[in-house]
Amino acid sequence: MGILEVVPARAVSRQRIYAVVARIPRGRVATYGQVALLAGLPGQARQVGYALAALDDSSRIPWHRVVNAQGRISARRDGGPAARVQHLLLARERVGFGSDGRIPLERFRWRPRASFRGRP
DNA sequence: ATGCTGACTATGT
DNA sequence: TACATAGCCAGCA
Repeated sequence: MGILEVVPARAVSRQRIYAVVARIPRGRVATYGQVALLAGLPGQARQVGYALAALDDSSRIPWHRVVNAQGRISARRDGGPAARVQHLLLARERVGFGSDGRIPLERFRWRPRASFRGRP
């Protein structure tokens, strides 16, 4: 047990979440639940949203590539510009939206190689 | 301690 | 298709 043990468990979870999001390639998206699963946190999709909301503007994590299970950009409670920025960034990397405003996940969902499965 | 809230999701009506 | 509800759980008053 070294000095690293003092890091709160929640911080560790967040790092795992960020590590997964960082792997999502351009032009692809992942759902909150998918990220949670890959991060070894099954069923904790909300924690993924919480972790992403905590990112600061200088972060290089591609947070915009995470959308909800319906292929939609989740509305922010505060109604800020984040959602619009997300839409812009995705469109910029050629992620398409259907006429119903949903991203066809069967086409743009990130499918990591089976060899990558977060940490067990 | 206790209760609310939120960038979620699966399920049911 | 559109709500409602039950799980989920960290952060904060």
